[in-house]
Amino acid sequence: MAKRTNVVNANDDLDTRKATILEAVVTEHIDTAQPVGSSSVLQSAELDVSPATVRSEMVALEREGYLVQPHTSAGRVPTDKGYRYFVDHLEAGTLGRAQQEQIKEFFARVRGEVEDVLEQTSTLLSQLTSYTSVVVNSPHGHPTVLSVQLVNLDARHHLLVTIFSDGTVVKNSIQATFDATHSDVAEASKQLNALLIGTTLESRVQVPSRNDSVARLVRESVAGLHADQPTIDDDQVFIGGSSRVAESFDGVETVRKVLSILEQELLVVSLVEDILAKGLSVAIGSEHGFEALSSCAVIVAPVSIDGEPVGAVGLLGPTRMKYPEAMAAAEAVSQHLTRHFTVGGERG
Amino acid sequence: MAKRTNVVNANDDLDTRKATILEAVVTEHIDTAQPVGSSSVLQSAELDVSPATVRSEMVALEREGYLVQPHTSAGRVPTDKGYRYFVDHLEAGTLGRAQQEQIKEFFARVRGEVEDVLEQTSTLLSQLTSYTSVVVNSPHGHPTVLSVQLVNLDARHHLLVTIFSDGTVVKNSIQATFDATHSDVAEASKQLNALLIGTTLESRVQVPSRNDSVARLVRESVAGLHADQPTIDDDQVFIGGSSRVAESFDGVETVRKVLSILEQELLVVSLVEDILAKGLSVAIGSEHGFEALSSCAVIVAPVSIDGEPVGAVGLLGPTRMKYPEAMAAAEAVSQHLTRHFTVGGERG
DNA sequence: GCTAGCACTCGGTAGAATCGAGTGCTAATA
DNA sequence: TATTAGCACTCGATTCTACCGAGTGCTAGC
Repeated sequence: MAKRTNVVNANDDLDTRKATILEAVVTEHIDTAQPVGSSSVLQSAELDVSPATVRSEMVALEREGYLVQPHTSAGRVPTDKGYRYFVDHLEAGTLGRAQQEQIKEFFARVRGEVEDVLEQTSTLLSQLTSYTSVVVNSPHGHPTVLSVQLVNLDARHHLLVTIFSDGTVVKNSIQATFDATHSDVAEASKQLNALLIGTTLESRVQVPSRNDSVARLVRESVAGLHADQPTIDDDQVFIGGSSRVAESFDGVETVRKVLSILEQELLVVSLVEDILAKGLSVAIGSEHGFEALSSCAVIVAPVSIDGEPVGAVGLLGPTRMKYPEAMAAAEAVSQHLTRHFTVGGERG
Repeated sequence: MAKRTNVVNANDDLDTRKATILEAVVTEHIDTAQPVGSSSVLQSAELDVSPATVRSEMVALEREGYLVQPHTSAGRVPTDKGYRYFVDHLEAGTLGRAQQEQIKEFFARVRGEVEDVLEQTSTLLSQLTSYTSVVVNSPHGHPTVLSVQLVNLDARHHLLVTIFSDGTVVKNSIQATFDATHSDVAEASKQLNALLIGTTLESRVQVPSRNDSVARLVRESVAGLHADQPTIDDDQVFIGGSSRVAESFDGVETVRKVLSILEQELLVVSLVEDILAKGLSVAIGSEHGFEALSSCAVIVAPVSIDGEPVGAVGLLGPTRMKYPEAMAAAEAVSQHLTRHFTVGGERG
């Protein structure tokens, strides 16, 4: 993990004492949710100076934008910039033994399809951190068709099931405007296999132009499948512990806003991918562009298979979230996930 | 829709005036969330009596358990029993033109797989009512296998895709402990088809006991599929508008509790099915057994295909929810859904 | 450059005063 | 007997005041 990459302007370096004070303020405020005064800084930080000195340093830190005073004669609270400095200069977070154990056990035990694993992972991550978790499964590459199967449910309702090289399975209802016999469907299925295997959804496919039932079935099937393109291109989102939102923020209105964003999966995906793309793993307050999430921080860690990014795990909490633990948890889970999918798990 | 079935004890009949007053209190309180006093009752109800008379009636209603006073010298608030009476004696709810239009348009436009339709329906219902909606898709009957397909993703990873007569598609990762050739897999696939088509998940299947790759593949596939039984038996739940929870309740703790229940889909399913089974479509406060949801009311309407119940649509709101509108919306949507699936939609 | 000392600020809390919506009771009335 | 007008009373909500104390900024001295 080591030090986080520093993406803010370069001249944000603070001398040791200022840094110590800032760190103390952030730590304390994360803990208590209260403004932090000069004396409590001295209690938690190892500094051999008087409160007055701390105060004057805090004035400087405020001038430089790392802290704010909610009102005169109150302690200081970190700004987004303050948190940012804190996060950028964070030592490797430590994960509790119990949590490490929990992760290990989880991945040793978890089985089943990718979707199920991700969904459960999302719950795990949320339990580990007490924050809301987001797991994104991005489509990657252009999977080719491994197999197609057209079956009929009844005379006019057919189901096209397509299996892709990445393990995705897509089903399409095909509703014909004419009755088709069993053997028509079987024949169409055979032709579809010949036609589609090895192609991608982007490929142009030469469909038969005849007008018999089989050809019509084939045409409708191909059309149905290709119409699905947006669906299969969509990222899947798994959200765990949405009730944690209510714990993390106090204003009911804030809770509503955050939940509302989470509901719109599209937004969540773009949020997560934005953060990943920007190369930083933590976005604090206004750093991600989402107005409604300005009191949130988001931690994202990539998941890859064979070096290729295929998704991400994220955590959403208040700006005063427990960064070290949360970052460590996200990182650990993302690594376990990566390994899980790369080697295919022990058996899983 | 007409009058709701009355499931409470039979002697809960109130004389006309008491009923009028109770109705006025409920209506007013749903509107304002405030305790309702005798004079505001007179404003909204058509009664030619004095406030004093209303008060004495309210004392009686309180004695009989329909109303409570939050504290002396405050207005009255309905109890669960009060809401129950109100709901049981409700005239057919009216759905706004705009909403009817919205539903109609939705079902005219909606396409795709059952799951997608239900998910979108859930969102629709939530938008229509401003409450959180729950749509449950129950497995019904014992679908038989229509087709099986075993494909290999790489030498040791295979994917078993099974299509059932009800249109369900189940995929299982099969991870072999040995390398299998393409033709092994193809042969296994063929045998699996012969073996499984027409069976249900409950059927006992005679698997080959030989020890060649093909037989082992077949055995592992069947085992994998049958291990899935709980999964395919599970109801699917689609929740829409969970952010509405934050609007419906004021205490953050209540919001958290409700969200937490919603997260546990199992609970939601049992809740919905409980209510359906009890034969009533509305459960108010303590009527459903869920402690944590004691300040909620739940409205459930069944969805059936060919007369057989296959799921339900539900709404979750505060006990002081707008019953007439919400019930009308749930009923309308459930009917549209039923029709949508019965005739298969115009094309859809 | 640091610190002790001190005046000052201002949010939070507690208590008192007040307001007013709404009650319950009683005595008068139809 | 049912209804009502009248009235004293209750009690949450609101406002105001006083006050405490955490925490500040400033200044003078080390």
